[in-house]
Amino acid sequence: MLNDLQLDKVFHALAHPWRRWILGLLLDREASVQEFAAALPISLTAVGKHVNLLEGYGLIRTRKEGRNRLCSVEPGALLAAERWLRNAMWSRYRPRLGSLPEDLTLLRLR
Amino acid sequence: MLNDLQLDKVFHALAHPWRRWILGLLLDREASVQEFAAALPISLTAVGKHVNLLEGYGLIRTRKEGRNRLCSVEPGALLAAERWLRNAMWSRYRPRLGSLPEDLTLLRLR
DNA sequence: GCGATAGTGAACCATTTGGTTCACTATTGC
DNA sequence: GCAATAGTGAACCAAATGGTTCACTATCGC
Repeated sequence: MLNDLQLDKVFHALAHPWRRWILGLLLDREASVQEFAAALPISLTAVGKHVNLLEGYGLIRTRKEGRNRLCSVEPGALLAAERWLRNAMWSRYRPRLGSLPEDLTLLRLR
Repeated sequence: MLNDLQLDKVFHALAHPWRRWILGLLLDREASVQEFAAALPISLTAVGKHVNLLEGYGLIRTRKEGRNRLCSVEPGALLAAERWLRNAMWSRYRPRLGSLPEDLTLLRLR
């Protein structure tokens, strides 16, 4: 279970479109920093910083393979964030759902 | 469905412990800015700013009742964030789950 | 009517963020 | 061996973040 400080980091990491894009790619397969930079409109240096942040905050792992830095996803952090959200809504909001309007059509929690 | 720019905002809003705390309380019941300030170690002004951010980013609604500003949760944004996370993991990571280690014990996706 | 309470607005401040460029190292492939 | 590729580190910069204090307005309760 992640503590508050770690949740700060996970949500902060997710609060940027290019970091979400990188994570999306890594959920499919491993990839290098260069691959990200080729697709994103920022410099390789900037991409490197995003990767550093993702790794420092525990959302990905990286390893050096030759001159490439290969990244892979570390699912625990994402799962913890998802669980925090789901748990917050379940344990508190859910009991009131009967009295609430059409927001509920969004609820797919089985 | 929220677009990238709105997801940025939702995740950014969640990336602060006091904003998560405020949301947690609001998932139970309505509350005023003053109530938050009484429990948090920051000034009423600072709390007001967090509330402004949460409202501006669409996570809560507020209405003025007398001298109080009553806040209530706007569940759509939270649901969208939760769905983005769940969907990212489902549609991409899930297919590989068979080949993955004990991370999976965390997976409660049914 | 008046003091206490709830909230806002403005000004200010330090730190973080997200980006750049330039210089550099290390590896690859011909 | 050498040019091209992948990445890092340092310096720099503008804007955003998260907080403060002080002054102010509006409402409440006696």
